[in-house]
Amino acid sequence: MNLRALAAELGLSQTTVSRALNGYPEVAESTRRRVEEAARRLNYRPDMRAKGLATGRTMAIGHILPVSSRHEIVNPVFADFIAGAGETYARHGYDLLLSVVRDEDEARHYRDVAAKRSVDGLIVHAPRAEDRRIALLRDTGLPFVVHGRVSDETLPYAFLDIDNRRAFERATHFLIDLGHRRIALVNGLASMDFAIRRRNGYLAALAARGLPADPALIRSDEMTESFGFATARDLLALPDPPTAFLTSSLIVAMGVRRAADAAGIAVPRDLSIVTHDDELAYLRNGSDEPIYTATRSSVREAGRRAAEMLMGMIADPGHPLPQRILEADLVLGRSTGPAPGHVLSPARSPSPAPLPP
Amino acid sequence: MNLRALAAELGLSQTTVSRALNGYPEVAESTRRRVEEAARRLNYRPDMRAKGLATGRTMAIGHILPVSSRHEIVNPVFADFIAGAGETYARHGYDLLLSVVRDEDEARHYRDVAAKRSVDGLIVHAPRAEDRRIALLRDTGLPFVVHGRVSDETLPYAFLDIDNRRAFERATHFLIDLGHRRIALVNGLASMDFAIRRRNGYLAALAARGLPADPALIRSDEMTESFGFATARDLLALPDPPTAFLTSSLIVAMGVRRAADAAGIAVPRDLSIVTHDDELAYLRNGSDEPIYTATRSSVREAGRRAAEMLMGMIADPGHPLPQRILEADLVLGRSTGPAPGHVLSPARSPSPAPLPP
DNA sequence: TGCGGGGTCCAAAGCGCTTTGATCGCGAGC
DNA sequence: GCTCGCGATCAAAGCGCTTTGGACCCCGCA
Repeated sequence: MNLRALAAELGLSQTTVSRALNGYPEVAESTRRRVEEAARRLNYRPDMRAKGLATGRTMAIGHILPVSSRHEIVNPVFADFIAGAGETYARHGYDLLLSVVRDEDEARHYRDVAAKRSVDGLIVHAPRAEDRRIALLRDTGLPFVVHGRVSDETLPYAFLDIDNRRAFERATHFLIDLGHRRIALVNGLASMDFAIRRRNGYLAALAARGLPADPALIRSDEMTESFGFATARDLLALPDPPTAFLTSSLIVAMGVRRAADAAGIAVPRDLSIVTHDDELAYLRNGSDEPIYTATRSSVREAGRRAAEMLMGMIADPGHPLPQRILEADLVLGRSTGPAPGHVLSPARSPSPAPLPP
Repeated sequence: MNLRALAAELGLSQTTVSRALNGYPEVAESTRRRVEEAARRLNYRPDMRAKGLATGRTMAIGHILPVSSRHEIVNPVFADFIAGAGETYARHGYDLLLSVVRDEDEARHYRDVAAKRSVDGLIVHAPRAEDRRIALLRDTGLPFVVHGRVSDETLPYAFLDIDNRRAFERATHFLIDLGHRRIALVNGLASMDFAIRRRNGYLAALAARGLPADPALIRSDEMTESFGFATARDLLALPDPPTAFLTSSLIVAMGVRRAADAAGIAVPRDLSIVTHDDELAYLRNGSDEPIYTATRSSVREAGRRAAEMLMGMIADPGHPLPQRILEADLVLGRSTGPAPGHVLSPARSPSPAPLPP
């Protein structure tokens, strides 16, 4: 059932039927009702390719899912982000075009997707501190929103990010307040922009409190459970082991906890853990009281908002590029306590202390 | 840069340029080279919409990601499956069109996607034992592959599944061999086809060994860490608690373990855990020796294969519908041991015993 | 010398839609 | 009574590609 057949069925021209269905004013209300009824009855849906060809729009948004050729890992936050964005797309009548791309042919793929005209806009995932995708996309003229930021980028671009630096700065201060002096940072891949910001927050807090940053306590890799486990196992075996871990994801934190359990180290009595929590649907940080003390920000909500930003950019290309930074909460769970042997001074509250802005 | 411009640039007709680029024989080799060189130089990519309109193919595969309106949960295996399928699509020049759909308007959406002609085929995720999507899709004539099976479906359809029943039957036998008599099953949502098959395998093994199935030990829900934790916490508090847990995912198993830790119950000394392991990239079951004894099957590999099946169906619509069942491994980890107080009889080996076929 | 037949290339139709620029009545205004 | 304006509808062009049905040239064969 296509437009021509529908028009023939109704004894109208394609023009009128098209206009009736797309809400144009120059068609009689009675005719519109007749057309709509027939379209419903005959289960007519416009062919999106033809519509796209005629309008120049595809009603589809591209997501490029980079898959590290070394690690073969897709970031688990991805599913939740997509779920959030997908809700928004559905509401606006957009489809989501997903490409899984090995990082070595990423550049080619971005150029392709623009030239093939198969999407009206793009979401850029997992930006690195220095990321040539930005320049590449800017050249294509395709609207895009970055989930995260690109520190080395000087020209403006649209993004949605959380304040990673501030979140990890607060978390570190919190641990220091509890008397911890040796705090390990189990971070994401070192090239990732978010990982750098988190590290900077951590370093800033240590510096502000006059504590040395021990490079041995800072680790970066793909955020897997195994990585958390191996790192904690190794660090806890040091002569001067950390008394607290700051991890970049709940999954890593679970690995750290497993290592602590294996070593007979009790959490939070002997070891404190603070983690970032993306609020993944299937991996909540406890159902009532949080299991882990965590910096918290819903990646699904981020997906919803990023999609909305992009829809806005497409609808109104003239506007300035939207840039948005969300604040992460710091929630108190049962994974943190005073450093072993530390007596809390009444002056320094162990509750999440507000930072100077 | 479109075909017309490219043809003009070369002083050739669109016909010839199109044929040159698509590998048709009736174009001189020297011309083909000229055309290809110019296409590369001018960064020409055919507009996929136009190509689709002309050929009737879209070069895109649809995945519909159902999101339960009650739980708001997307299945974590999804990302890995997509990553696997995406590799195959990329190799065949296909795109992946993803729709996130709340289960209440699933039916409408399946009808839509067929009528809109925006994909050449579909992958059906998370099938239920009784799933009207199958009949719906069959009516549309669109090729589709089900990841899993639909027990109540009588007519043939293409699917890729693992032998869930046999996997859980083996796992249960294995636990019984270790002397366990009270074995809890922490399963996925009761409506899911895979959950039913796993339960049937579990029940079959109990029955084969003359053990009663205690309904109190069988739980079904979304496979979250919290669910595993809450279930284990409750069951372990029973007057006659289980000595072993059989769980449907690594994440659930981690919840069970957390409950055991919290209750001071040692794994595997006081409690054994066997889980199904989808081999998710970021959540490996240990890097060398498995943490958990597990039935194991890579969902990423399943994605690759399902995609290949679908590509085959599209390329050759005449063929009979492919149906494929993969066997899951049973791997030995450090989460299982003899039931407390049980002396292993030398006759019954605790290693994964081959079942009669 | 004439003719059939590859080997190359081309003009134009068609895919299903939107949109431009008419056309056609019909009542209002002079 | 004629024109003007307007509401409702339509024919046809065009989006960028593929594909059908020639056209043209040149070579070899009778």
